[in-house]
Amino acid sequence: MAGGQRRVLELAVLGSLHETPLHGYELRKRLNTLLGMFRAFSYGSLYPCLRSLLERGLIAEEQPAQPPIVGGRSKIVYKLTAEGKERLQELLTQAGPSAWEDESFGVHFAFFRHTEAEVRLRILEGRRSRLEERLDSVRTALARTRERLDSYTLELQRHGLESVEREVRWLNELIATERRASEEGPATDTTSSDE
Amino acid sequence: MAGGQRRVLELAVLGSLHETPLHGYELRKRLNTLLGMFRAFSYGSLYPCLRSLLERGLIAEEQPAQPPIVGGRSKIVYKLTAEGKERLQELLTQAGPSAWEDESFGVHFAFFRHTEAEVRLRILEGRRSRLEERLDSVRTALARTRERLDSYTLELQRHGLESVEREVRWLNELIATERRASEEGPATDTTSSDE
DNA sequence: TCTGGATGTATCGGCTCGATACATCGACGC
DNA sequence: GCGTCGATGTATCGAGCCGATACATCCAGA
Repeated sequence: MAGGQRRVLELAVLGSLHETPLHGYELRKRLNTLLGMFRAFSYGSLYPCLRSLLERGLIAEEQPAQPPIVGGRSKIVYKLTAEGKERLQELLTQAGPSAWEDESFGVHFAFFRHTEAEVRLRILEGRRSRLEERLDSVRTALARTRERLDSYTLELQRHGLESVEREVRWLNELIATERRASEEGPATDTTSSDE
Repeated sequence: MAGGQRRVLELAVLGSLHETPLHGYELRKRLNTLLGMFRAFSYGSLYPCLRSLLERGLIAEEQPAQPPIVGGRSKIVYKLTAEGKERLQELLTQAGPSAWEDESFGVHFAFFRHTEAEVRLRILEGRRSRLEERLDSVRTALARTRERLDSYTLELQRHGLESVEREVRWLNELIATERRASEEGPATDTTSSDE
């Protein structure tokens, strides 16, 4: 996956910590609940990511109000720093292939609440054309080899096409809703209205 | 992904070469067409896999009937050996978690034509319970945190649930069809009836 | 003639992931 | 009291995947 995947995890971590400080175990649980149907993060990538973020000063260890009486070495709670918030905003602003590929789209979507309306729209449209591209290439390939496919392969293709078509329709509805919302009430600020 | 992924690629390669001998580039194209909607294999895993299969004697380089007049070093066409066919049958017989996880189910399904009816059924049912498991855990988590989710997160969860539910219904139909077929005409031999 | 794209083989580094190790804590049975 | 089981918690390692890249050939079309 090279460097591309790393950004996704970074966004997921920073976005989660933006809501509330968390420790590793809980962070993973929340992320895997949030994205349960789409992907799963593992400790093998989470902890290195946390270390990297710590070294770059984007997150910090939160000291508990009362240090335990005994030397109870335990939970390491991370919180977002000011630099981390800046970085999060930066990541949320970027609408590029890295936002609408399979692995990353779900994460970006999950944090749409903190994303500007214009960026949301560009990501949704990018995702849609990515899927339509794929539909085209599969349909073309299917037309060229239609006759020599057995029924199982055919059924697999049919199901795959239908799933993607369904996601395109879903995106169409979302895009329409976004457009309507931005025309009716463009004043809604999505990043500063949470408690 | 560790060792699990490797078996999938191995199955995909052996299964493809079972139909007709192929060279690397064409092999990749076919696989990515066959599984276009689900996954994409890269050269970085394909060529090492081919080398490994070659070393283990499961595939062999096919010598062209006429060696080119000039020393035209080019296409390396691979074909299945007898050991390769045995190994393919072995892989096709195994119905375990490695057959119904996300990454591998599509590949196994694509070669159902060469799979015994009983194994097909077990894989389909395994896949279904895997998905139902996931539905349960997501629904539970959703019920526990329902109130504090923003509309985008909620919509993402809803769409994810619906997609998985849809796949479960698809599996239900396939299972019903399989059952009906095996009751009506259990004599169908799936491995030796192709031209 | 030249240029761009498809075809074709192959590798590398950065990174991911499942497995695993190790430790603490509370609940439960006995 | 005491064992033990599962959940919580931090952390690492090796196997191996993948995007990018390099390099070469061939051919169609400007």
